Amino acid sequence: MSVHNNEIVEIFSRVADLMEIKGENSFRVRAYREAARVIGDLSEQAAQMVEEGRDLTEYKGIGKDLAEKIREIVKTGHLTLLDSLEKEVPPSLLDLMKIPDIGPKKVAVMYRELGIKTMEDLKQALADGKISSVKGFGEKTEQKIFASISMPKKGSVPRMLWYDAEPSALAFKQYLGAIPHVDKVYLAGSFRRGKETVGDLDVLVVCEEGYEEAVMDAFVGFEEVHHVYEKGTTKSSVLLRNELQVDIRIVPLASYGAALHYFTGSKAHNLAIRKLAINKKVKVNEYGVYDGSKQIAGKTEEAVYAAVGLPYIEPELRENLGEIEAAKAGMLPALIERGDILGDLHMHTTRTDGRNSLAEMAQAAKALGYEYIAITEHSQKVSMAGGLNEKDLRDYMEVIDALGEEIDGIAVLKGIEVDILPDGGLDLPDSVLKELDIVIGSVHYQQRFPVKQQTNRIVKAMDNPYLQILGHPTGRLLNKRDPMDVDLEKIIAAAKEKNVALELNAQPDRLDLPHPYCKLAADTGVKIVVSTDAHSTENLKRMKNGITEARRGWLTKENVVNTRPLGKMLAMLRR
DNA sequence: GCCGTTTTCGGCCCGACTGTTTTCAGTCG
Repeated sequence: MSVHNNEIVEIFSRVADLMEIKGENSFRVRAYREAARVIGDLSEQAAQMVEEGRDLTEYKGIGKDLAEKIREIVKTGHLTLLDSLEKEVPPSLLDLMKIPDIGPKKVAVMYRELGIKTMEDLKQALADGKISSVKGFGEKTEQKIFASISMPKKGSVPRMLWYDAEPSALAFKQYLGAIPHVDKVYLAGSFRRGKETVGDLDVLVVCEEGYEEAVMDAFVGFEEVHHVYEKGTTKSSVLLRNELQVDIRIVPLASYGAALHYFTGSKAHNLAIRKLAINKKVKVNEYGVYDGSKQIAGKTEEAVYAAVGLPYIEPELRENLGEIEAAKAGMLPALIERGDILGDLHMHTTRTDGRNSLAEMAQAAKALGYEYIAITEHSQKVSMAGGLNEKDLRDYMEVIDALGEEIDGIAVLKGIEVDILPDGGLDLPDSVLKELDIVIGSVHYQQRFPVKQQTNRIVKAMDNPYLQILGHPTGRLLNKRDPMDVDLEKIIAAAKEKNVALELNAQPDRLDLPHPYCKLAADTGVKIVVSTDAHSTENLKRMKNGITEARRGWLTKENVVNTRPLGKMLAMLRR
């Protein structure tokens, strides 16, 4: 049984937390956290690297010692260091760190002074009025702990889909923009980076000097605000009724570029930029870039980057996953844009589980300015959705052709989303598949096979000469279902060899292919199709979300098949 | 514990807010 990257991440994070409570050197703690982040962002399995005898220290943040610890985890399934830490520090203390404003130091003191190990112990101590007697704890802290024991900690509420956060974000932006003396409002953070899910909303405000306090008052007075975590003159933090956490910062106009950069993150990107700045003997903070006490940049993001010797880096790339090195080398990709897309190759109609008719879908796509669409219903195996058998499909192909005759200005292609069967066969015979313009193959059932079996199943499906696109390759549903256990490196290699394209499914809870693999696929020379899998005319607009993920995956117009005009697109998909 | 066109030792991003202090530590992002 092979160890997954996320298990290594979990172990390193636990080690870091326990060390912190123990009072270990904070830089050592940071090294474990950094290593956890690096492993979490890998687009390959560390276990496989270990098996192949490859050197893990090639990744920045993994040194000799941590590489050896990863090897131990892969070989034995656990880490001796963690085992001994858990003997010294009760793991139940980690639960206490989830309380707002309670960190490792306070947990350690409560444990040492009062023997508090669990949430129950803490409640008892509160009931006995013991907390405020401890050095460093006062009345307010006691009350705060009492009040917040039931309140979700900042950042502990489940991350919301970007798509679900967008309406609140825009509403909030509008509300803030209407406050008197507010000049500019920006949505920064992971929302601006287009991350699939957002943990909180970071809002940046520029207002007329002297009105900061009034603006903050208005901010926390927003009717959707459920709880105020903290409130100052330049920085405040609240929880909305819909469980979205919002942080706001007010900055002077002269600093807004630096603040926007700082507040957009990611944290890892910012750290790397600040290190670059140190090498150049300048300092970067949210107010600007400083040479001594002199501000040399800050008004725009471009100027901030220029001050550390870099060209502008798009927000979607700011994850410290190679973008800084690429920027230094002048190798940043020209990211794909929504306007580059000429057609949508994956959608359903009322013939199976869609909500709009064929004609409605075609008209809606035409209104979006597309040159072509493909109608790709489910195949028979997906009976829940009313999937089509061979005869149904042939009948529907005639209907599609008839509509094509009728409607001007958009090509309506005949397609199918054919089910990939457990043995790697396809759910419809070649005799009908070969008559279609677009054949997407997708896995819908038996998603819990072991990794080898699942990978072989998909690779075998790609042997079918009529399969052109592998649909939603991992099967993940964000916040609902984990991705299948598949070896995506192998699948990408097979896609290259067999000339099959991979879908980047734009459904907001799929965004599948995930961005690290978009990058790997593009680097390997595998073609990508960005498509919506729309089940209604409204869904067609979700192309935007797919394009954001594509940008996070470094994709350019050239990497994506459906940026080509009809004839070229079809030629590219031909095998 | 990691890392290095100034370094293999001595650094390690930077600042706001809060509470308990009486000049600062802890927490957070």
